[in-house]
Amino acid sequence: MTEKTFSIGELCAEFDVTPRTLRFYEQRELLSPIREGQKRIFTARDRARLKLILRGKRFGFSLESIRQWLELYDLGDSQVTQLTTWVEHANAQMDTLREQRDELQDAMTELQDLISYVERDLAHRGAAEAAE
Amino acid sequence: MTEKTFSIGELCAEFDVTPRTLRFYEQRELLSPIREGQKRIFTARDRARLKLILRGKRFGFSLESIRQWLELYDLGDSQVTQLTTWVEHANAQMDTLREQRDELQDAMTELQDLISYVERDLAHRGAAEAAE
DNA sequence: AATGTGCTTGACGTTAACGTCAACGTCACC
DNA sequence: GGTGACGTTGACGTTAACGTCAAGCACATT
Repeated sequence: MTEKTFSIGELCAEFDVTPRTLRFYEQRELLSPIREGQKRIFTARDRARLKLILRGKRFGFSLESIRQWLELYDLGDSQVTQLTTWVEHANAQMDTLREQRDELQDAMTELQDLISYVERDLAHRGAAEAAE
Repeated sequence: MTEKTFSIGELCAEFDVTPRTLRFYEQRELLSPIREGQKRIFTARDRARLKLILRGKRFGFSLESIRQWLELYDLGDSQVTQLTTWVEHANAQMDTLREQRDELQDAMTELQDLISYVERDLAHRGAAEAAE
């Protein structure tokens, strides 16, 4: 079972990024494609990591914090002690995400209240108009 | 009832930002403090907007998109047509927020699954150890 | 009169995250 | 054997979002 691999162009097309971006991510050690001669060969792991990277970016995280976050996703054959500290880091990351999600929820609630208020106002005006 | 106002230093202390930041936000028209002679006087409205700005930043939004978002929060004495398009914009913003919240939720679910898996593994190892 | 505190306006520096060339290699294809 | 398509490595440019001086004003204190 030889794993599927990707050229730089394929990944770029799929995720709508430029080659420069992927090379930059490699330099920052977020990706680590294999070399076949000069050319980079991206594995399924690289692809999965790229997905996480782009999602993290959408959340507003820096590449550096994303890099640390990525470490959580390949834990290999660790000892119990390693796994225990891993769980701690992972839980810390969960807290970060939870915090941001809750804050987003707050923002949504506020905005929705405002929308509802305006909509009621509009409905009221419509009713007044209809009564003329 | 004269509204409470703030000096630049007060707001900086409260929100842990530098004067440079607030002046920058003013230049980008995210804030619009009054002038008393040379000095900037920030109103309660400025303070409220600053809160929204900083929250928006935590979500990963650019200052420019935050600026547009802020416009939603002061709608003044609008006509029905204005209000109708306002509601459209507001709903679009809600969609953006909802999307991001859902994506965050997905990321949390993934990570939590991973954590649970590792924790079960740890528990299993602990049990095996106890059986020796 | 000097010192300090808090504020002001420029103007230039910095960092992250890429974009944009330029010059080159390597295949496949006609 | 040229001509693309696709890839490579530098090296420099760019944008957003500030940081960091420098020089100065206004007012209070010593």
